[in-house]
Amino acid sequence: MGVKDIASKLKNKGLKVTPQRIAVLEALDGNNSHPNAEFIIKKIKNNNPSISVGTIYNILDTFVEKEVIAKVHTDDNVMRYDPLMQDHHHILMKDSDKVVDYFDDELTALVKDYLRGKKELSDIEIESVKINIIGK
Amino acid sequence: MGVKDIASKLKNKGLKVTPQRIAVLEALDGNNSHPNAEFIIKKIKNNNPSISVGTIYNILDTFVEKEVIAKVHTDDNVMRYDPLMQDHHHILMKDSDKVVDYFDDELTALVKDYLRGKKELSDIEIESVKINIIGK
DNA sequence: ATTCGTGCAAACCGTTTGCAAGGGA
DNA sequence: TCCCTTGCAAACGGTTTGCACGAAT
Repeated sequence: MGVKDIASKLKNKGLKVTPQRIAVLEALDGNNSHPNAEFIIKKIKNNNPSISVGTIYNILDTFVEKEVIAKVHTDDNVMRYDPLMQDHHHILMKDSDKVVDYFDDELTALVKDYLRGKKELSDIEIESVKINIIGK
Repeated sequence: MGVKDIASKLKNKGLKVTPQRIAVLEALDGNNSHPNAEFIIKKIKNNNPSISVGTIYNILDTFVEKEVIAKVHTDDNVMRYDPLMQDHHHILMKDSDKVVDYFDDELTALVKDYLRGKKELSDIEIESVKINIIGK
């Protein structure tokens, strides 16, 4: 994803294009492994040592709010971020802290269809379904 | 769950039975809403003001390690604990921080069976499947 | 005697916040 | 001018850690 694409992505969300925001998105880009803030900060500081930690947190928060990225929940109590906004699931291996994306629209549809047929859930409008596959 | 049941549960896991551990399990018991440490601490301090915060964290950690309870991941960066060890799923409402348990063995089996048929996943031994249903 | 569990308090560290300054519309 | 964004540093707060004491085996 080039800088141009990033810029238009930001504009589409009503966000101003700044070097810091571009740097954050670039750091997230091409990471299919859900980096935490620390990783992002380090990666950015390589090319852009003057960017400040608070700013990065702020940017990440606004991105989450504007749904440019998503938070991911793992065992450790640190924020992790997922640049992929398409519906997808996660595979977690029990003895490592890696989180691998798993795309399977058929599975998503299968589960959603099943849930739609459940009367206990009839008062809930299901927005999405996230499946964690725990392997060993 | 009585004190006696709690005691034998601890013994089965090779854990010594202490008043503090009983207090923690009692505080967790009957909570199907995934309390965080703060809630647990407050609840315990009512009857047992002398118990210490560090101890409660220690106990929760050992319980997780011995699989007496499980951690739950939510948006806020605080530990939450789930006293229910049976396979189950979670319903999360987008505009509240509540997590509701959802039991559905049929759904679990449906997904597991589906995944077993996937060749991409053939090198993974699936231990369990956790589904988060996000509603609005 | 050794191991395990607890209480206490300090330390830790990831994250948040306040504020002043810069920059674009 | 006004509003948004950044940098910096201090503060925050949930969690962890170190240590000494006590209990149990």
